[in-house]
Amino acid sequence: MVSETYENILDVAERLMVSRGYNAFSYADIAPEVGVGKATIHHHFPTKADLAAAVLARYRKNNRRHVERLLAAVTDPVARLQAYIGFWEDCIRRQDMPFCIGALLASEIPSLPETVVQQVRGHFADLAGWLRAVIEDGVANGLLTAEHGSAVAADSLIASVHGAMLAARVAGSDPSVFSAIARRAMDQLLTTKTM
Amino acid sequence: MVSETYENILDVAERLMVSRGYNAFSYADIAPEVGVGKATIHHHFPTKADLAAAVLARYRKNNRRHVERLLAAVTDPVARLQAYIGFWEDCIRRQDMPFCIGALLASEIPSLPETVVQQVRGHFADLAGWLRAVIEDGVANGLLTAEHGSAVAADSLIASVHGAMLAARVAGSDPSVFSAIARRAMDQLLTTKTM
DNA sequence: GAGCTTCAACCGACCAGTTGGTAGAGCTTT
DNA sequence: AAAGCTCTACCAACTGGTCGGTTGAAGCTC
Repeated sequence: MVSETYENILDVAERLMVSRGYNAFSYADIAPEVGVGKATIHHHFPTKADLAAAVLARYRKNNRRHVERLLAAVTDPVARLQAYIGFWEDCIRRQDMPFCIGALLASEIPSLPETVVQQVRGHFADLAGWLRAVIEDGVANGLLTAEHGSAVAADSLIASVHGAMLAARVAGSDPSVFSAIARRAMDQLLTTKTM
Repeated sequence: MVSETYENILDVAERLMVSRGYNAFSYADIAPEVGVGKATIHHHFPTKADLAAAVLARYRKNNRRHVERLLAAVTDPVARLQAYIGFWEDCIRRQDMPFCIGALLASEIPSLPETVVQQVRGHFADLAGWLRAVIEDGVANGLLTAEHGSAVAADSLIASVHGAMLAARVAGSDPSVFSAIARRAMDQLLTTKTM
């Protein structure tokens, strides 16, 4: 059982990290929003690296839960990929979490503590792993094509989605910019084009 | 005519920004590397926003020069796209400039000064503009396909390249990771597949 | 159940170091 | 002498982090 304050700190830290990355948020930003002193945050997360790593660990855990649920509820590989794209379309449209923390922190890697880098790498591995499996399944059933192998196809889809997030942010968090790029990337994988 | 110190400051600032972004470098980092006092930097670039904007402005100017030269030297649209990908492959392989400053700063947009954001947006517009023209040319000559229009095709290629940079950084600045993704993205545009 | 201990949670005050930025004086170059 | 450039010294604000101490609830003993 975790304390409520502990969870609130993670919530606020996550929100700040999505919009500012690792280097542009501070304990002083979090404390008043949670309604505690700075020292309280240090009590739960001794160092900033601990806090960021904990945010990422929880983020990855939630992702795994989402993926498990999705795989249970949806069996069609094409629909599974659509759900992945759709998830981010919703996030950007609703303006909460308009960016993947993993992708954001990836760009800051050279200035990140090692523990945080490990979580970022882990997140990319998680993502590539389950997408690769979905694509492989689709290829086996003749629904998807992956000319250069399912691993490259998965990496490419991820790259397109991350690049689309970047483009959307440049365009002022415009969901249509994200959709145009991401949907086209998914379309490349289909044997029967839908657009 | 600009002073040598002025140019040196821009060089060091650019290098630091490529690896750390906007928020994780300081005047104190630059000064000793250039061999001047902090105040000297402030003399040339009154605020940090001025410095970052100047770095981006010079970066864009250099890019425009590169593009002009490329368009003059290479006429085949396919070869032009290959040169774009090849440019970044070289950058990542040689380990100088292993990331596009524009893309890096784009992820930090919510915490960036307005003048810097404008330069970032300008860079994306530059990039999308000339790639769109190249793709349009290729489509007209039957060398390239752009199902959803040349603008979306250009945005998609940019997104793939930026996402590939991210993936390469996660993999420890691995040039082969970048190449696999970026080359596949370019391949999608060809009418005659080469891989 | 009164009295005692233990312990996680929390706090204000404080720390040294860094941040972006300034003031003013001393050089050169024109 | 004016203009441009660079310097040392300084500033207030903020950084991540520590300190000693308070609170309150749970666990224990008699």
